[in-house]
Amino acid sequence: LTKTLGTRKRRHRARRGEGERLREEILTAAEALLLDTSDEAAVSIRAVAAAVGVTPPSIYRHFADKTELLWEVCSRHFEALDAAMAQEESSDPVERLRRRGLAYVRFGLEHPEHYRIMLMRRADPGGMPADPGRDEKMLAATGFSRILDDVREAIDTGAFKPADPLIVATGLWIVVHGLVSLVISNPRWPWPPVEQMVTELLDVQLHGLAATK
Amino acid sequence: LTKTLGTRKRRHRARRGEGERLREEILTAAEALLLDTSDEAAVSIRAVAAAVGVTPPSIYRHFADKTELLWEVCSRHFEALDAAMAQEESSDPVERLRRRGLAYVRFGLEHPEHYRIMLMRRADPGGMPADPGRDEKMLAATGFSRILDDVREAIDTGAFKPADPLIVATGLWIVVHGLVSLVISNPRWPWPPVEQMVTELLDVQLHGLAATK
DNA sequence: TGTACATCAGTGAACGCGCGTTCACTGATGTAC
DNA sequence: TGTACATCAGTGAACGCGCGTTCACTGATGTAC
Repeated sequence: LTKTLGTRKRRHRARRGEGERLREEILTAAEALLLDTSDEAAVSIRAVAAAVGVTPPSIYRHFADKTELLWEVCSRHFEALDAAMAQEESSDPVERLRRRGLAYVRFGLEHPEHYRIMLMRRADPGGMPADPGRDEKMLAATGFSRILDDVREAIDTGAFKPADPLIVATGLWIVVHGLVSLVISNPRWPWPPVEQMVTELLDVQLHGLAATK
Repeated sequence: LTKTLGTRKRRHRARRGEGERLREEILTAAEALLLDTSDEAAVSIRAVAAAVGVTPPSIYRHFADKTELLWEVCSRHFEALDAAMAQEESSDPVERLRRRGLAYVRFGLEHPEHYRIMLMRRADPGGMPADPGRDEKMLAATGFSRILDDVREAIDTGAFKPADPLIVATGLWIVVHGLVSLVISNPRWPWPPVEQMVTELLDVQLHGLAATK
């Protein structure tokens, strides 16, 4: 729907300027709803419409369906995740991995429902079905490609033992994801201090990967 | 409800013998539904009743509500997980940890929807709200206490560096959980071979924990 | 500058859905006399 | 052994819910003449 709106001859017609603004308001409201309630189920088309002060059908002027809306909301946050990871810099690739791992965990725990939607539910079903570019998007969004680059560099410079970079990078992803998802799913459990957990875990993992001198 | 059925004077009355059997059939049907569809949403009271060949209200003779039914279905599977982990033995605690980690991952990947219900959804909301024993049950069910015991032994015997056993055990749990949950949520992604992933991850982790000679 | 007209963002009402759960009931089962 | 009765597992019908989505519409906006 959205795509058919701004086409050909119509483009230089009408448009009171409200169009883009409402789209923005919808996204903002959906995001606020997700953050406030921490419950994906609370973010229904109807609830979002009510929050914006508009009727449900008007949502469909701007988003094809609910999936597209939710995806858009999360995409924005994950761009922020990628940015947060990009921001962590160091000349040492191993140190970079450590910092980026920490940034990943912090981000996930600060935005649990976004994280849940993107990485903790089934990919197949109603979710995001026939989108072939989804996986690539997700990998970019999770900063996985950055981890992969760092791992390659660590191996090339001899900081890490020779290994398959893809396996090593996936392993590091698993570690940070494991921490985030376990804590998100069981927030009431008395976890050891999270910062300490992730630091020690990454230490052990990175140390285990290091070339022995 | 279930509890009020078999009380006091009533006990030596009636009961055509069907009672217990239906409860069993309900659990079996719910389980089959969960495995066949791999979709928790497909396991509705109505669907289960239909599968058994009974009307929805009769489910309530045997289970207080939907939550209790689902919980029961999963509990059984997690007893099996604990049993599978218990079965892995070795005189060396580190080797035991390695085997149990592998058993954990295999189990999780073989029963993804059970795993999802128990460990990948919010604990707070409709889920299992006011059950104070839930966390303990869960820890026993996930075999965490076994991991903890193994870690303690590894530290006591000097195989591991001195450390807080709770943190170390949680770290190992995070590793296996991370692998399971990431693969479950993104089954279509071309993961490196899972057996290899878990083996190498545990190797690195256990090696990193080992006392340096 | 004034009027007729096309555009199109947002509306109001309704669709059909499946859900968890409740209620008063029925009718086979087994017991007491 | 035969009959009246209590039990209680399972039924049939209905409740109210919120959901995603559709449809034909309205009425302010801006343009063309």
